[in-house]
Amino acid sequence: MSDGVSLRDADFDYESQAPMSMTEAAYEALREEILTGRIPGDTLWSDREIAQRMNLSRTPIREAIQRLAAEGLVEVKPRRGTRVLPLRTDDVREIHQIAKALELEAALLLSGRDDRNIRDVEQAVTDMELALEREDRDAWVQADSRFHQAIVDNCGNRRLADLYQGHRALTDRARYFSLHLRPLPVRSAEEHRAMYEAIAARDTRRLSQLYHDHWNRTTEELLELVRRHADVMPIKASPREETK
Amino acid sequence: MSDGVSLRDADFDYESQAPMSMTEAAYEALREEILTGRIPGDTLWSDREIAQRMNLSRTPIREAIQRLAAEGLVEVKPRRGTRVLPLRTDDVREIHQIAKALELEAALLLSGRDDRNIRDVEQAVTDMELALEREDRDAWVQADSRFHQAIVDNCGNRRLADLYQGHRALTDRARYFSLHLRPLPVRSAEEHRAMYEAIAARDTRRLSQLYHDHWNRTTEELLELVRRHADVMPIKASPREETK
DNA sequence: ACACACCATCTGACATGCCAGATGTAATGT
DNA sequence: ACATTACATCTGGCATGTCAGATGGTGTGT
Repeated sequence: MSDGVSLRDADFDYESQAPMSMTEAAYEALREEILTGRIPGDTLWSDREIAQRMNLSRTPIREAIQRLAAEGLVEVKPRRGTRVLPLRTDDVREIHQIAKALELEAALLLSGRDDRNIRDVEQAVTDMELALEREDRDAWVQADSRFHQAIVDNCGNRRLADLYQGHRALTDRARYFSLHLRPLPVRSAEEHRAMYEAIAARDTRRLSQLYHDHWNRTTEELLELVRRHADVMPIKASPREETK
Repeated sequence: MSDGVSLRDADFDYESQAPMSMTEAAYEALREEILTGRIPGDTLWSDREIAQRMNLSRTPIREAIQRLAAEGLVEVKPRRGTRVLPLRTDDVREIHQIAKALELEAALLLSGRDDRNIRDVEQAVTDMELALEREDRDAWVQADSRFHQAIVDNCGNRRLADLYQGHRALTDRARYFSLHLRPLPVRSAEEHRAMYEAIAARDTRRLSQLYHDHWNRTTEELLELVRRHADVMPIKASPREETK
């Protein structure tokens, strides 16, 4: 999508089989480029530029940009351009705190449901452990993703799931570059198993504790990686916060 | 704003002193009309219709509508129209669960800060108690609002505050009509005092407990009101969930 | 009386044109 | 050489035109 080829060729959402709007297509393409870092932080765009590159008019591009702005990935400055917001260490902390809050609530809800479905969650934990044995990082990451997704998807609160999903762009962006830099997540696997068991046992107090511990540790681990690999990371240390 | 008079006359955001875009103005006007129930649920619009009523072109209206759609207030059906989503009891539950999760995290963060500022929080609690003595419902609601706002604003996580703020449209919509129907919130005032004290004492465990209790009770109380005043409420009982 | 095909009309999706403000740069004054 | 000003150029904001799909009413055939 970064090759400047028309988006019109990809006019369908193959997964849902529903026709996708141009706005939707542009949104996903841009989001993807930002998350993977193909468009680095602080880059300035103009809507015309993007429209031309994607062979669309400015209208759907503008609408896509506004969605990205609402998600916090870009900032649009009237008569200046649209800027890809760089990720700072403080942002990583904030983003993770939000994700923790949403997912913990989901986990609590899930654990309290009578008709709960925790098969997917358990399966994800098992897969994680298997991946760990094989030292298969990609499989581990995938299972990890499924674990968190399963909890949110089955919590019974669709809005919460949607909100979490939308927020995911941010956590994913932060996590994207750490995948192959971090040590084998032995500790993390244990924690996931523990979280699953707390859900199964409906132990809300333990669940809260585990969640706080897990996310706090994950955050600090990521930030430590950022510090050590500042050169290749798209995440920058926070200069003392300019207000907006 | 509902009188069909041009929005152009209100071209400035008097609070922030920044010039407001037409999109922004349209967004706020529409949001206000939905929250207060002046536009009832299930209403179908067309962008042209709104544009004409506000004396604007369709472009800013479309953009405003998309923001409202992202917030979950309306649903846009291609080639059908834009529908104001009716509020159902399940929605109220979902919305409150999310608000609880976000605000609890904020409260935990606030209580853990070294340089925390909990003056505003305490002041709000005091005001609430005073309003209760005078049986001044409006003052109580205002203080209640300030209480929650103060916690979120001072938690040190701007993104969380923004997210909470955006979500607020939904909780406010649910709460709007209950203001003068509910009994005097004696219990609530006590709970707010307890929450403040838990924050001051950095008692995270108690804080979690209090939050869950408070929000669960508030939710059920509101739903009970809905049941008893179904005729005048914009919130309808949930028919067993049609999936989208 | 009823099923069904037809079509005027309405909708959102998208393209495009124009505008005012912000910017960078070159021309100007000192 | 340097500060200042004038202006061409770029940007997002907004208005408007076109189009295809969805809808609902009408007329036709049975």
